[in-house]
Amino acid sequence: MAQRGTETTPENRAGDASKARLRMWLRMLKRTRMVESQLRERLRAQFDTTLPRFDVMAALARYENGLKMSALSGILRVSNGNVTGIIDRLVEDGIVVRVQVPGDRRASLVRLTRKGQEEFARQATAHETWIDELLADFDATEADTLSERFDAVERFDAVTQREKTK
Amino acid sequence: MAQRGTETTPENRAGDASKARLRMWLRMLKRTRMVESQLRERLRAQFDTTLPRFDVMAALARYENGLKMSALSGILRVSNGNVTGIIDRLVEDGIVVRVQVPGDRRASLVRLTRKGQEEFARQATAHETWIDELLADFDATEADTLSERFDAVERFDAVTQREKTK
DNA sequence: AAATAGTATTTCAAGCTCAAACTTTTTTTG
DNA sequence: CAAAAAAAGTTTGAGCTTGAAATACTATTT
Repeated sequence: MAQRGTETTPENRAGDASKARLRMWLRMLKRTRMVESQLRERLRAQFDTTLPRFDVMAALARYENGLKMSALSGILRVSNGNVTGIIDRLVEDGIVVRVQVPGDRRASLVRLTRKGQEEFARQATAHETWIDELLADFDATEADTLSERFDAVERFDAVTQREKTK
Repeated sequence: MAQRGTETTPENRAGDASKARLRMWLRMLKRTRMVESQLRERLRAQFDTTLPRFDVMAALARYENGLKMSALSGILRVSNGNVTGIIDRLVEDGIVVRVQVPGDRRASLVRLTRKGQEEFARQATAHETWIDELLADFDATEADTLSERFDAVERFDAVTQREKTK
């Protein structure tokens, strides 16, 4: 069922599936923005920081040895130049440092400072609590089910990658 | 079940549900960004426009009589000042017009021009096709199910509103 | 009617975001 | 090895985004 190539009969094409998907997308977008805006607001009010900064710190927290700029932008799926600016500001605040890579004078590793680690630990705890609260209407089973369904879309990630490397 | 106030026993608090929700959120965010970035890319390549512009036009297309700036930012859930800039640029391009409201010299109604309507019609058709393609792995039933589950989170929309009007 | 409160919108400063152009350094290749 | 290609980052210009302050009205209160 749901075979991609054979789904182009007129009834299906402009039919229920298309509308249902559009409806699903619009709701998914709405909810995501809602949660994001809550997170943004709370990060600002309680930690005087932003969601992009948090995202960067979260990525760095998972890699003790640091990440190259390009790896960072790859993980976060944002543009190269974007990360440059965020890291610049995090460096100013003493949250991260740029470390020279021995064999390569172009690259640098970005790493959380001690201060950055401590700061992130506090933020991450709050973050998890907020999500727990914001998604309170989903019990563990529902949440797991939805997680899996989201993963079912993995495909067009691959599509994007394929086109990019062409 | 899932009563907010009584869910704070230690096992639940740091337990499976919390992790499951966090996992769900991270995946939801990832997929949403993926689709958004695809839409962004295609809107730019094929229509030389942006997602925010499309969102504004989509909102206006649903209200033939036009919308006040404040109504528009309310519907889109973005800040007031944000909409001002986007509308400014859409006006420059002849996509929308600002019409004076008779009884109130502060307010203005924003409305799609003929050109704006035509432009949007083309974009909306493509948009629906793209979503249909990007979410092809979900059949109509799955999509409907997910739509409904998303709606189950409606609650903290109300929370936000309540806090804002306080 | 004057003062006050409330509404509608814009302006502002700071930061986020992208794609494209550019610099520097490394790798590949003729 | 020298030239060309590729890779890592930064810079740039335009646009998006927010919250807060300012502006210009309208409505209410005294």
